[in-house]
Amino acid sequence: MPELPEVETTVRGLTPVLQGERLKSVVTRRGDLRRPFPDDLAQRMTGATITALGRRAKYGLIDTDRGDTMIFHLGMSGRWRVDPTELEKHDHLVIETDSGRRVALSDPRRFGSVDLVPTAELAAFPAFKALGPEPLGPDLTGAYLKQALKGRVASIKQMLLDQRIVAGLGNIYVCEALYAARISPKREASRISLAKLDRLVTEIRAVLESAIAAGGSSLRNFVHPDGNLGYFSKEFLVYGREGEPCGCGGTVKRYVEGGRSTFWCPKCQS
DNA sequence: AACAATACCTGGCAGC
DNA sequence: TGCTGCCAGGTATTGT
Repeated sequence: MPELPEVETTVRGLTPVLQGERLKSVVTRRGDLRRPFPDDLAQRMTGATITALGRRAKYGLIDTDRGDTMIFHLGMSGRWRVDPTELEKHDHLVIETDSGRRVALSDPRRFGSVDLVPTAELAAFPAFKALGPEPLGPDLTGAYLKQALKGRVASIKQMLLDQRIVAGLGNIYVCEALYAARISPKREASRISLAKLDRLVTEIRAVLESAIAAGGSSLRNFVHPDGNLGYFSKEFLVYGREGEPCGCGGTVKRYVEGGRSTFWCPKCQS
């Protein structure tokens, strides 16, 4: 899934389909993903007009003229299908507009979520309360990271996956950003110099922006909402490349921590 | 409090 | 072809 760039491209893909449109129908085809759909989701969304779409961390936001925001998360395998010819088994939520467009939220593994909250209360949404800064916004700086990682003995890899430190990074882009910054994923977070953290911030932004520009990456499950496959995955330099040569002459290695694979080059990342 | 490991659910793929 | 085991981008919770 969907890490930040994939959610961003999803939102950008949905915007021309939904923004300014009145919803003719909103149908849930099973009762829950990670948690139940809101009981009144269909009732509050049907007949509403979409005023804006946005993103916070890995969450997509859909605002209505009734003062609600629908918050969706794509989990591991979620994607929106735009104007599907036929609905499939895992199209759990289907939205139709007055102008005849149809979008379906598909999520085979069902780790995603859909919530509906008053827009004015977005900041109080539980998953948003402790989120760290947006990596593409002005608040993520080397100095911020230096402070946030102070006293933390866990690895920089673990810290960057923590949404309270930085919001929106996932396993792939953490691996890629650490590689680009030549920082070992195993490095104790508090022991990285300010200069290295500055460099890390630069590389995080570059990796994310490059992925967004490429239309989002595609591993097994992500499909751009217009139906085209993303293609940034071809450009991963370490992720999924165990055993392949690194440009420095070293070899890409993989290790598992907390059930997650980390890819890195021990020779040039220290 | 911080950290590590596990649970959640399903499908795809490699290997036999 | 069919079976088995392993792997997967996520968050939340539990245990140490």
